Amino acid sequence: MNDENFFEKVYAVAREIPPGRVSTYGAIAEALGTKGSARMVGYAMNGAGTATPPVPAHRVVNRAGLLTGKRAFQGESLMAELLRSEGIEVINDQVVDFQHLFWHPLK
DNA sequence: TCCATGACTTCCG
DNA sequence: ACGGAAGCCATGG
Repeated sequence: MNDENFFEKVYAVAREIPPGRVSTYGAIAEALGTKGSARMVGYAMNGAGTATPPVPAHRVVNRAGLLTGKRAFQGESLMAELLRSEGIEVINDQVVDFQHLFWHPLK
């Protein structure tokens, strides 16, 4: 059930992301040792809402800082609202100063 | 076992 | 600079 190495790894790293910070799929995938499986990171995030404890998937964005997974949330701008609630400015589904707020799991 | 899908990333035109 | 296509790995049918 919750012993899926890949999914669990993704969830573990995602929960390591500090508030007010954001990470990327590629960075997480690289932290897992599967740099080429950036798509799998997002795929695993698909169950983040049903995973326990819940994973702050809203802190995970693509390499461009774009909220590509916002559609996986219930609200249309829920993901942006969550990020904004943490002090992250989001405009047009894009994280402002993303590069500055970027957090690396291995770093 | 093979084919199809996907919250990505990179390259080519 | 912009848009489209291919490559990548893991999961499900």
